[in-house]
Order: sequence, then structure tokens, then C-alpha cells
Amino acid sequence: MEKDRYHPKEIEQYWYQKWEESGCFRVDRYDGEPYVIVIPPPNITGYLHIGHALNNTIQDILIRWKRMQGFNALWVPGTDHAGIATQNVVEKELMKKGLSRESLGREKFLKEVWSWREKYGNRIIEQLKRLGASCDWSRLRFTMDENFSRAVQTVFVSLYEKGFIYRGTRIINWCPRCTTALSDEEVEYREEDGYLYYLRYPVEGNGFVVVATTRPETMLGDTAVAVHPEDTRYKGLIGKMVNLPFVDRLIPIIADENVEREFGTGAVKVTPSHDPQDYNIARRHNLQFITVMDTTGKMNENAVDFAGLDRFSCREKILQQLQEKNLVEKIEPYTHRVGHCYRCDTVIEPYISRQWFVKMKDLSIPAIKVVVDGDLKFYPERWTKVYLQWLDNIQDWCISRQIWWGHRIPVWYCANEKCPPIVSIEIPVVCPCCGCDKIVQDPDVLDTWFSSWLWPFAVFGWPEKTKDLEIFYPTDTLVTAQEILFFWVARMVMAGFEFMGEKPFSSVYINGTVRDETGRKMSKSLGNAIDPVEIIDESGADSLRFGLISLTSFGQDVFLPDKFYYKGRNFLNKIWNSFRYLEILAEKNQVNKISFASVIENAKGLHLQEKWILTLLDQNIRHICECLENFKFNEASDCIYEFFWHQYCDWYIEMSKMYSEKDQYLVSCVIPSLFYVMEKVLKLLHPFVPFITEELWHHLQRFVDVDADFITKSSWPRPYGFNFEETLENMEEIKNIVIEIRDVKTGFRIPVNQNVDVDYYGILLLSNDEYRKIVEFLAKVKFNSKEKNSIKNIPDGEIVKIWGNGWFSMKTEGVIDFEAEKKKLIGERDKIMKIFEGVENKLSSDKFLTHAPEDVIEKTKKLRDELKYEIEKIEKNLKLLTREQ
RNA sequence: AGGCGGUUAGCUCAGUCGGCAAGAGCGCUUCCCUUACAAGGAAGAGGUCGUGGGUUCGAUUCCCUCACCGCCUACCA
Repeated sequence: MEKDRYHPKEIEQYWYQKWEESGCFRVDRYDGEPYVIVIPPPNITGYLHIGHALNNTIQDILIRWKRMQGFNALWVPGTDHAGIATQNVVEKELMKKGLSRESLGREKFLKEVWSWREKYGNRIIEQLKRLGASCDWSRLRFTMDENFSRAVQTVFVSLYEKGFIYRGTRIINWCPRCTTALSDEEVEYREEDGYLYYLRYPVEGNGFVVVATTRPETMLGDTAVAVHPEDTRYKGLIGKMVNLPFVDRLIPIIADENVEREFGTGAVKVTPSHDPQDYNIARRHNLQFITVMDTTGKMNENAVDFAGLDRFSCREKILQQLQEKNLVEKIEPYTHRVGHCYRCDTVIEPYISRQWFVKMKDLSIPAIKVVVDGDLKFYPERWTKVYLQWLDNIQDWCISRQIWWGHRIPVWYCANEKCPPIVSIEIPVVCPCCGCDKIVQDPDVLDTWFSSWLWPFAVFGWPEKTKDLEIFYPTDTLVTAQEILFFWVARMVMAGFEFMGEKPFSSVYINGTVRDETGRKMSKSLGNAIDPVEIIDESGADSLRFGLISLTSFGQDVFLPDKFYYKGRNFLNKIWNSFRYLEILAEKNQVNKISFASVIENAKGLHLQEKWILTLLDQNIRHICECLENFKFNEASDCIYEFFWHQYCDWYIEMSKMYSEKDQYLVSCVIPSLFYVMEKVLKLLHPFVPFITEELWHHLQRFVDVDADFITKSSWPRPYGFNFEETLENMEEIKNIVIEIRDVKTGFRIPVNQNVDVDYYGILLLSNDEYRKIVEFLAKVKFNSKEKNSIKNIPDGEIVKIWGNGWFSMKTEGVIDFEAEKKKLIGERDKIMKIFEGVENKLSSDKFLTHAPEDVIEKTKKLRDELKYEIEKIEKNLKLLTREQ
């Protein structure tokens, strides 16, 4: 261990491999209390992005912590087949080779996808390993595994038989690029600048009715014009017919209460096949449904002269021709929300189509109840409301997708159209209704989320009644991102109750979203992403993890600055080097086997600094535990950071340097204490920075008997019960006087390191030999006790400082800049004076004294005294400065 | 249109169940390559805690108003 700088690269690789080889994360027992997390399965097309890094670091912290606490801690990993996304990726690959999905045909295409998956599907899994994720990889699952397919089929059939799944012709969201239906959740709405076009429709007989629309091309499919029944402007028109331009179709003017009188002209064109509201109007009024586009967004034969045009070119052309016919009243700029496909960003087309749906209302009931009853909790709590709101307004779920990659819908249709669909897990040979063998399977596959929602139990083998399922379901904590609360979390809860009769997890921690400096979500497509893998390459996963955790508080979004991981990186280096110090110290003093037992036995005989650091350690252990229990990860990491760096390293380690080599106390108490605290800190840090702590754990074993061969398998620290409260105050005072002396040295250009003589009188702390020696060592001074009155004989060129009821003085280098010092002191005094006056006022107020609680009054009085003392001290120093004593 | 979050040091963020002389990391200033660590050490500078009200002995913290930023829901063509 010769390097003076921590190099994580080889170390991280080495230990991950060792952990896996040694089965550190594998759960192969069913005894003990389980603690289970199922991973939000990343897409097989995915790369690790910063959001994954945060999400999985949190899960890893929880699972490592629980594992060390002795739980039978299982983290189940896996990937999602991501139907549309994966199919798109593979199609793009094929395109490069001049091939297409259609040219290959279904079977060959699926073969291609599987082989793509074999090749790249575990890329993100490997990246998770680099992050340090301690999943049980022997349980790695994939949503297209055989057992998973079985689960999906079972669920489909079961819901169908219960009447929850039905097939219907509805208006759905259609992506003309992916040529598939999407669920409502898969559409992303964005504000876009468009136009509101006011079109004149000739009314049969005479005149026009003007309708406003953002999508003029849909007019070809209009089958009515609707107005509000109470709208006086149009009352006379209701029941009349309009002659629809281009298609030469007579359509009625109807009255419907859902028409907003204030919007546009108050008259709305009705296109039942291409608009959800119009669809509803049409059903109420028995209107005709005319589809004017094909599945790729091109106008079809119903669009007469416009057939074959893309929907957007058609828009232009129609406008042009309408203008030529003088049928455009006006065009207004208009900002509206346009739906886009969440996988390819193409503008969604509302489209009438026959699809499979799940009725969600009944399924949502237990999912609502469990949260209302408080048996399933969200952290932060505010997500409860979002979740419940969505469930309260839940709509039927469109689950069929017109793609090939995914779980094929287990439904067959008989050639005889009168026979009902055959819904079955097993592949049917003949139609059970008519007995003929002319049956074909539904060509569609199911929504990817129709498999994901089974994740918490399907990963354990459901519908088989496995031991895993029995022991590990329900799971404990789900850690996920806000954006899949509806897609996934809510649906998992519903599925959990429906198929397992029990909630799938009891806590849901929603981690914050990582955004860039403009507040946008970080994503690869936006090109604003920080690549976590690059950070791991450069500074190690531990740095990344620590930096992320310490920057993101309880479920709060974060704008990540670049170099955010420097905090972690520097911290690791500090840990590394402090450990090196311990090693060198132990070696120098020829200490091989360090036992802490005798130190504990003799704890009362310890010196101030040992009592102090051990007491602080216990306090911190308690606090960190509390933080973790409440998902306050940043508070926990900051707490260890502060304790380790600014107490242990800055003060305790420094104090250990005051002993000469092989000093009896150093060997028997100081070194054991140094190692004891180090051991506990490594354990406390392990969930956050697993690699470096594992590495050092093995160095530690040269000196200390530890409780496990891997730190990963060691036990979580508990406070021993050191409770030397009184040392805290003494140490604070020692620190304060050391800082004061250093300040004086710095102020008067004495090298902090230079040992100087300091005369003093009346400083109580220094009358204790032990304490005085500590101060002398840390501040690099030699104290000489003086008489009270000798303050009068201090020669020029020496600076005097008041401390407590006494003073100390030291020679300065060269000439003292009295004016500068005076200015500084006056500035300080005035600042404190202001605060003092405020406190005085408070204490002279009867209202304060009668209303405020006792302890606050006491505290305030104490503060006043301290401030008063500070002011007096500064004034005395001012006097001394000009030797006016 | 509703709902939710945010507004604290130059930057990124903590914090406060109301009682601090308001914190951290980075950045900045001065000094130091002191035998664990320059990815370091020592000493500093820097904020009237978004606006305006209210409650209170006391508000950065609680309530209301407004402003700005962001997110999520919603059938206004």
C-alpha cells in the first residue's frame, strides 16, 4: 500500500468479482426475517443513466444495510423486454442491412430480436454491477422468461374469465410510426404552437356555419357539426344539414351539451373516428364513423382526392383548397397540447380501432384502500395524493399492441365468425364451439406493462406455488421514480391484490428526478446527460454513489452540477490515506494484533480524547441508523462525512501524533481506539461506498480480528454505550483555544507550524496538565505560566489575547500592524454588539420572560453572557493593543 | 384550468415539529509540498433565508397574498 492517492479502478473490479464468486449477495436460505426489494427492471435496450445510478444506489444502500443488520436480504434483479422500444431498435438495425420486419416475417424477425437481446440485453446489468449493485444475480429475471409468459397468460385468461378483459372498438391513441395502439399513459403531451383554423361549412339552403379546428385534415371524416342546445346563435340551425366540402356529404347540425359556447365559434365539427370527444358525441347521437387515415398516418380512400397524402401534407393542401374556395374565415395562432408517442415522439393520432382492454375500476378498489388505511406508505408522503387521484379517475387500460415483440395475446379466432374467441393458456387445436380446426391466433401482443405489473410475484415463479413466493412475497420496499407511478407502481398494487390477495410491498420510496441546469430531465435524447459510466471509469463507483447521495435529499429533484462527484472522490482519498496512517502507525509501534477488549474494560481510565471520540462515535451510530430508517440518505452520509473527516481525522488522528514511539498509552489505548473507530466507520460507510470499505476491511484484518471475512457480510455497528458527555465540552474548549492561537499566529505571520513560547495567566483549562499538553501539541506552542500582573510588563512586539479570566501572549514576527489589528477588532466588536443588543432587548421584555419556555430563557441568558464576554474580551484586547492598561 | 414541488452564500444543495451568532461541498482570499492525505493542511471572506401581509414574546421555519422557475394531471375542438 504505497500509493498516496486512492485508485479505485482495479479495486472495484476486484471486489465485485470476489463478492460474486463468494456468493455474498446470493440468498440460499429461507430462515431469518426476510427483507426484499425487487428492482424496477430496466429496459434491455437501456444504458445506465444518472437516474438509474441514483435509484439503484438507494436500493443498494438499503439492501446492504439490512443485510448487515442480519436480515435475510434479497434484492431481485431483472430486465424488461420493452416491446415497442426494443422492436424499434432492432428494426433500425435491420434497416441498415436493407431489411425490414415485414420482409423477414414474424418468426424470423423475432429470432433477430432474441439474438439482439442475447447480445445486448444484459448491457445495463453489467453496468449495474459496476455501480456496485448487490443483487442476487442467480435470480435474474426477464419479463419474457418462460415462467413469466406463463404468468402473463394466466393473468390474461383469469381476467377474461372474470369479465375484466374485453375486446372492443374504441377510440385509442395510435402511433402511426410504430403502427400500434398505446395506452393513455404512453402518450406525452407537450405545448406546441399551432393554429386555430376557422372553416366555413355551407349550410344546406343558405349561408355558412363556421367551425374552429386545429386539425383541418380531419374534416374529411366529419359526420356532424355540434352546437350547444342553449346557444341562441345557432338555435335555428339545429337539425339542418351541412354540405361537407370535398367529400360532398350531407351531415347534420346537432345539439350537444358538451360543446363550449365560449370556445371558437361555439360550433364544432365532429369527427368520431379521429377525436375522443367527438367519439363520445357520436355515440350519443348515433352518428356515422368514417376513418380517413390508414395506420401509418396517410389519408385513405375515404379522403377522396387527398388519398395517399401524409396527414400533415394533407392539412396544407386542404387549407390551400379551402382558401381557394373562400371557405377559410380566419386563422389564429394557437398554443395547444399535442400528444406524442413516448417511445418515438411521433404525433399521436386518436384512432378508432378494435383493441383489448382491461376494466380497471374494480381492480383499483383494494389498491386505494390499502393506501388510505396506511398499510402501504409513500415516501415522501405527498405522492399518496397523486396516486389516489389517479386511481380515483382510472380509465380502462388498452393492452393490445400491434407489434411482434412481446407476449402474444392468448386468444384464437375461429374461421366461423359466430364462434366466440378462444381464450386459453394452452394452444387450442380445434374450436371448442364448432369443432373446426380453422383457428388463428390474435396477431397482437400485450402492452409491456401488462407483464411488468406482475413483477413482484412473477419473479418468484408465480403461478407456481414456489418456496420463494411463500417466503419473499410480499416484498418490503420499492424504490422508484415518479414518472412510473401510474405505469407501474399503481398497477403492481392492483395486480398484487388481484392475484396474490396481498399488497406487493409496504413502502414506496420515490426518489427525486435528476435534471440538468435548465430543469429538464436528463436524458440521452436531449443530449444533456451526464454519463455515470464515464464517472465510474474516471473516479470510481463509490465517488459517484457518494456524490449523488449527498446531493439528493429526501425525494427532492436535483439539478446536478458537473464535478458533483468530487466530494465523494476526495472523501474516499481521505479515508484511504487516514487508513494508511493507521497502518504506518501500527507498524512503527510493532503492534500486530490489536485488541480493543482491554480498552473497553478500562474505559474509565482513558484519556480525554479517547473518551471523546468514542462518545461521539456512539452518537453518530445512533443518528445514522435513524436517518436510514427514514430514508434520509443524504443526512446519513453527511453525518458520517462530518464525523470522520472533521472529528476523527482533523482532531483525533492529530492528537494521536503527540505520543512518542512505543509509548505505553499509545500502544495500549490510542492505537486500539483508532482502529476501533475506523472499523465502525468502515461498516457505517459500507452501504454508501461498498468498494473502498471492502478493500480496507481486508487491510484491517492484518491488525484486528473482525466478525466476517467480507465487510459485506459483517454486522451493522451498534453503539457500545460510551457516554462520557462531559468530555464533549472540554474538547470543544481545547479546540477553541487551539483555533484562537492558530488565528493569532496566522494574523501575525507566525508559521502555524513554528513552535513558539506563549506566556499565560489564569486560563483554567491549561492548569490541567493533560489538557495543556494537548493544546501545546496541536497549536505548536510552549506555555509558560506567569503572574497576573506581568501583563503590564509585556514588551512591544508581543501580542496579548484575553482568554477566559486570563490572558496569553506571544512574540510576533517583525512589526505588528496595530492599525490593521485595531480595525479588525473594532469590526468584530461592532458586529457582536449588534447581536448583543438584540438579545438584551429580548431579555428585558416582560412578554418574552413570561411566555418563553424556561430552557429558551436560560439559553438566551447564556448567549447574552457569552456575547458580553466576547465584547469585553475584544475591548480589553483593543486596550492592550495601544498599551493603555 | 387544477394539483404538487422549488425560491437560503458566486454555483449545487442541506436545515428549521417556531427560539443559532443560519450550515455543507465546490468556488474565492491569505499562508503552508509539516514524516496519512496538495483529491491535502491552517486561517478567512461571503447570506437582512423570493415579495407583501398576518399569527406569535419570538418567523428563514406556521398561515394568507403575489412573483418567478419546474413538474404532473385535465375531452375545451
